[in-house]
Amino acid sequence: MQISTKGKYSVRAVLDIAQYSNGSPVPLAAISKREGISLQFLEQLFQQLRKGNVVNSVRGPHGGYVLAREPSAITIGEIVRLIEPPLYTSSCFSNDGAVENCRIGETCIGGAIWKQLAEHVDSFLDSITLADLANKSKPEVVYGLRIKSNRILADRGNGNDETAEPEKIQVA
Amino acid sequence: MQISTKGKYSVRAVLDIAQYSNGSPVPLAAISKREGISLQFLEQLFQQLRKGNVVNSVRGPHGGYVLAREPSAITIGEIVRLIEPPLYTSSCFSNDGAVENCRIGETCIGGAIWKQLAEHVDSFLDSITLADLANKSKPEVVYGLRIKSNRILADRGNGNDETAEPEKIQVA
DNA sequence: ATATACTTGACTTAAACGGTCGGGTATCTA
DNA sequence: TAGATACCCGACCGTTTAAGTCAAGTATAT
Repeated sequence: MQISTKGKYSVRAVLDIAQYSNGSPVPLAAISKREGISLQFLEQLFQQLRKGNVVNSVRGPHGGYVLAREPSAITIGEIVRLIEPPLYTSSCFSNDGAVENCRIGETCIGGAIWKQLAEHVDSFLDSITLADLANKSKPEVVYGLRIKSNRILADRGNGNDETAEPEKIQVA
Repeated sequence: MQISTKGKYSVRAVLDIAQYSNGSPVPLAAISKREGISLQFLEQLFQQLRKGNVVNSVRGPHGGYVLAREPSAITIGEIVRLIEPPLYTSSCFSNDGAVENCRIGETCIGGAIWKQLAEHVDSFLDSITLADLANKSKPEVVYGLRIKSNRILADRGNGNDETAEPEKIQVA
C-alpha cells in the first residue's frame, strides 16, 4: 500500500497553480522549473486533470493552465482519484474478481475492512481543499491540519458549502 | 494507492487460524485448501508473520502455526505492516528522498498530508483486532464494523487493554 | 508567420507483484 | 531409528505497473 509519486506530483502541481496564478494561466514550463518535475511528465498528468475538470487549459502564447474552480472547491481526494487507481476494487480478492471462494459468502468480513478503509481514506482526502493548503499564512493549517469533517466528494459543479465546522485532526 | 492481495491473503490466513484452531497448530496445507491460496505462497507469507511475532510455528507431524497472542491482541494493521511496504516514506517526495526541492522547506504542506494519511490508515487498521473479525456470531460486527477507537499499535507483549470504549464506524 | 504552449500516443526502463521450484531442517510417531 | 509430516529458506520467473521519455502534432496570440 503505497501512495504513488504521480499522486504527490499532481497535488503539488495543482497547488503550485493555486499559489502562483493571479488569474492568468500558468504554463507547465514554470511549474516544471519550480517543482522540479519533468515537463513531459507534467503534460501527461495534466491531461487527466483537465478531463477530470480540475484545471482548464489555455493554448497559445501566454497560455497555460488555470484552476477549473476556486481552490476551496477542489479537494485533494478529487485530484488523487483522477491520477491513481482506486484503493478499493472487489469484495474479498483483487482485480479480476476471480477467486471468490469466500467462505462467509456475501457478508465477507475481510472484504468489509478494505471497503471501509477505502471510504476512510477518501473521506480524509476529500476533507482537505486546495484552499486549505494554499493558505501558508496560517501555520496551524500545516501542522495539525485543520480540515472540514465528512465532506464527501464535492459535486463537480461549484459547491460553495462553507457550512461544515472545522475539526482538528491529531498528528501523532 | 492500492492494497495488495498479499496483504489481504495474510489477513485471511491468520483469521483462518483464529477460527479453525482449537489450541492445536493449524498446518498451512489446511489453510491452503480452505482459502484457496497456494501452499508455497503461504509459506512465504508466514515466514514474515512469524518473524513479526504474529504467529508461532510448530514443526514436525501435527505441526503448523498458532497465534502468537490471543486474537484480541493482534490487530489487522500489525499484519498488514509486516507484509506490505509502509504507506508513508519521506516528507515530500518518495523513496530515495532525492528530490527535496520543497519550496516550503521543513513545514512542507504536501508532505504533511501524506504523513497524516498514513497515520490515519494505521490508526484505523490498528483499531480492528482478529477477535473482532473472528466473532461471526455478532452480525453487527461485520457490517458497520464495531471497533475500538485510537488504539495505537499494541505493544508486542500481551497487552490486555480492554479499556477503550467501542465506537461505531459508519459504512457508506 | 512565428513562437508559444498545450495535445496525443507510442515507447522504454526498472521495479514490484504474485507466484513457483527445489532443496533443506526439525520433530513426532511407529 | 527410520520415515513421514510440515515448517524453513533462497533463488527464480513471468507479468504488470510506475515513472519517465520521445516525437510529432494542433491551437492561438502577437
